[in-house]
Amino acid sequence: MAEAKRTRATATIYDVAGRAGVSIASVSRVLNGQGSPRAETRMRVLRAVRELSFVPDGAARALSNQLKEVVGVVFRRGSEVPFEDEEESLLFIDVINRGIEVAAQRRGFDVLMSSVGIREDGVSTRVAAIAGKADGLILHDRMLSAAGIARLAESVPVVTLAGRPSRVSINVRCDNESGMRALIRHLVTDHGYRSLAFLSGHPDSPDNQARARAFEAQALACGAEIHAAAAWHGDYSASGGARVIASLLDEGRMLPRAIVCANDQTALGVMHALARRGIAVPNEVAVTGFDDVPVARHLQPPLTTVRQPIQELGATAFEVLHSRINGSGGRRDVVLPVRLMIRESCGCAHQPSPLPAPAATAAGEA
Amino acid sequence: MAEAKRTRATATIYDVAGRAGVSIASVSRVLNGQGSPRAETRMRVLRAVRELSFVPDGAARALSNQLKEVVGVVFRRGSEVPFEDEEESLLFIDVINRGIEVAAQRRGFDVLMSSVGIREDGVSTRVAAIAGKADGLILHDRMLSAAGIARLAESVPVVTLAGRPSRVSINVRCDNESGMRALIRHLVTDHGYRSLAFLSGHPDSPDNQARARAFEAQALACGAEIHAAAAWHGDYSASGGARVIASLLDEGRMLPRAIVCANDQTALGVMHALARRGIAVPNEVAVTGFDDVPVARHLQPPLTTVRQPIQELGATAFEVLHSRINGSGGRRDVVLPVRLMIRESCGCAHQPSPLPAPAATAAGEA
DNA sequence: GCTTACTTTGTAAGCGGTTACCCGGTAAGC
DNA sequence: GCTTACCGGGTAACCGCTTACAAAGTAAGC
Repeated sequence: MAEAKRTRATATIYDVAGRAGVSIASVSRVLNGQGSPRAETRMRVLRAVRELSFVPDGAARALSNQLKEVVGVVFRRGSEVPFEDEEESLLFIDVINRGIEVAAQRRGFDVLMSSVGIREDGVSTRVAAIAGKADGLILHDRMLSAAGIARLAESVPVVTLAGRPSRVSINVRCDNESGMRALIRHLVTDHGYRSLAFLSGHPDSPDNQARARAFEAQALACGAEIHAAAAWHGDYSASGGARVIASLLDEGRMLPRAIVCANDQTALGVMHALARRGIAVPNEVAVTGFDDVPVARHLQPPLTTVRQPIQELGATAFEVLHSRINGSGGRRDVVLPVRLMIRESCGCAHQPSPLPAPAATAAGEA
Repeated sequence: MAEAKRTRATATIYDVAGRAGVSIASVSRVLNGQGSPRAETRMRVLRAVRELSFVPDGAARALSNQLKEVVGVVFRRGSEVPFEDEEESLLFIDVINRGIEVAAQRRGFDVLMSSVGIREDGVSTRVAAIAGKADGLILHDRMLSAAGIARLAESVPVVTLAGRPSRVSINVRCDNESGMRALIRHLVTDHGYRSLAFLSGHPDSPDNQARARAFEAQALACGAEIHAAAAWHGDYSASGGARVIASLLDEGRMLPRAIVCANDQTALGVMHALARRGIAVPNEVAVTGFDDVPVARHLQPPLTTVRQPIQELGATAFEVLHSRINGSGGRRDVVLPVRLMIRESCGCAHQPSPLPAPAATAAGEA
C-alpha cells in the first residue's frame, strides 16, 4: 500500500510538454504569456498542466531568471523576561513585518522570515543562509555590525531599519529629531515641567542615540533641567525600564517631574514600576513613550507618545529594496515623518488635542 | 559615480575557485564539509570566500539538491472590522506561526510567509506560487477546499491545521472533543447551569464542527437544555460574536445561562456586547471561549476557556511536514491534548482551581 | 623499483526552468 | 510559379550548484 520509497516524482515542464505533445519552450511560453502561441497549443498545454497538477519549480525559475521574488527579513525575537502585556501584544517589529509583507504581496514577492534568539550567536551564518535564498534583505535594528552589513551588501541588496545608511546599504527610519523636539516642547512649554530624564534604549542603537541627542538639545533649549545619571540606561524592554525605576527608588533618589522613555515598551515598564511604588502618573511623575505601539493607548493612563507610521515603515523598506533589486538607485537615507500623540500620561486631561488645556497652568511650576 | 547599469555581479563558485586556484568541486566540498580536503586547500578556499564575500545561491543549491530548506505558510489575515483589542494582540494564527518558525529554525529551514486578504480571491494562484518556492506547505484553517488540497498535495507535501486529514495530506489539530466535554461538564455539573448555547465559528471549519458536535452530545448527556437557533452562527471573529448577541437582544430573546463560544475571539466580542447592554458576566450569563489566546486571561472577568498548546501546534505542524519532506510516512491525523482553563467568566471565584467551590451549589438551579 | 591501495582533486553531467536562435510552413507580392 | 515575409514552435545553451566518476598523486608492500 505505502510505497517503500517516496520518489518525489513531481511533474516537470518536460512531462507537461510530453503530455501536451509540444516542446518545453512552448509550455514555458504559454505559462509566462510570452510570444503568441496558437490557441490550440495553448489549450493543450493548459490541459496538461491541469492534469498533472504542474507547479513550476521556483528554484529553477529563480536560477534561470536571476530573480527569486523573495525578500528576507531578519529580526531579534523575544526579550529575556516576558513582561505582562509585552509578550502578548503586537509590538514594533511585528507591525513592521506586517507592513513588509503587505507591500511585498503587491509586487508578487514573498517574504522569508527569520528570527534570531535574543542572545543567540551565529547570527551572520543565519543571515548568510537567508541572503542566499532571497533577492534582497531587510535587517531590523542592531542585527549586524556596520562592517557585517558592508560585507553582506556586497552580495545582495540590503535595507536596514532604524540603523544608519552606508555606502552600500539603504536605511529607513523615522524623524526622531522632530518628534522628540515636539514632545519636549509639550512637556516643558505646555506643562511647565522643569526637570526631565531620558530613559535610554540600547546604547548602540542609532534611533536611541538620535532621540537622546534631540532630547538633550531641546531640553537645554527650553531651559529644563536634565537628570543625567548613569542609572538611566534601559534596553528598549519593559523589564529594563522597570528595573531602572526600581533601583533608582531603592537608592532613595528623587525622580524628575517627567520621564521621557526611548520607546513605548520602556514606558510600559516604567509605569508598572511606578504603580507598584504608589507613585501617581501623571500627577507626581509624567511618563512618555516613543513609537505608539497599539497597546500604548490602552495603558492606564493612556500613553502620550510619538507616533511612527510603523506599518508604513515596513512597506517603505520593502519598496526601497524592491527598486534597488530592479537596479535603480535612489536615496540611501529615507526618513518618514512622525506625529506627537498627546494622551494622558503627560498630564493632559481626557480629550486629546494638539494644544491641550494644561498649557495655561504651565508657568505655575517654575 | 553611480554606474548606469547595475550588473548584479555577485560572485559565483567559479570566481571563488579561480581565486583560490582550485576546482569548483573542491570549493563545494569545503563549503559543505564533504570529502576530506587537504588543510591547505581548505584554507585557500575559505580565504577566497571571505575576500569575495561569497554567498552560495540558494536557488542553484535547491535545484541541485532537490531541497530548498523552505516551508511555506499560508493564512488569512485581518477580519472585516478590527475590534478593540483584537487587531492588536497576538492571536491564534500569530502564535502558531511563531511555533512553526521556531521549529523550522532548529532544522535549518526558513519560513516563507504568505497572508491572503480576508475576501481576496486568487488564493490558489498565490498558494501555487508559494508551493513552487517551498519544499512543503502548511495551510491554516480554511485556505483551500478539500479538492484544492488534494490537487496541491500532488506536487508538494501539505500539512493542514485545524482541518481534516486526507489521503494525501496530514492534519494537525487539538482534541476538541475532550476539551469541549470537560468544559460542558464544568458548566453543567459543577455550576448547575441548565440552559446553554453554542455560538459557532465558521460553519465549514472542521474545528467548529467538532466543537459543535461535542457540545451537543455532552450537553445532552448532562441533561442540559440547548438554545439552538439559527441566530447562533458567528464567524470566529469578535465582531461576529458581538453581532449575534446584539441581534438576539434586539429581538427580545432570552439568553441562556451560559454561552459557549467557538473560540476566544468570539467570546471577546460577546463579552463586549453583553457589557454594553449592562448584562453581568458571569452572574447573569456565563461566557466561555476556546483556544486560550494570550488576551483571554486579561479580559474582565478573565475568560474560562480550553487551552490549546498553540505554539506547539505550529511546531508540530512543522515537524510532521519535515519528516514528510524527508520521505517518512507517519500518522496523517495528529491530535494534541487540551486543558480546561477555569478562570472567572464561567462563574468561578477568584482563585482558579481544577474543581472549584461552586460545585456545591450546583443543584440549586435545576 | 614496481605494483597495489588509498587519498585528494578535477571534469562533466545533471537539477528544471527561460530564451536566443533557427527552421519549416503559409500567405502575400511580383 | 517563385521569391520574400512572417509566424509559430523546436533545439540547445545557460543560470550556479552538487556529485558520480575518473585521474593523478602518494604511501605502503613485496
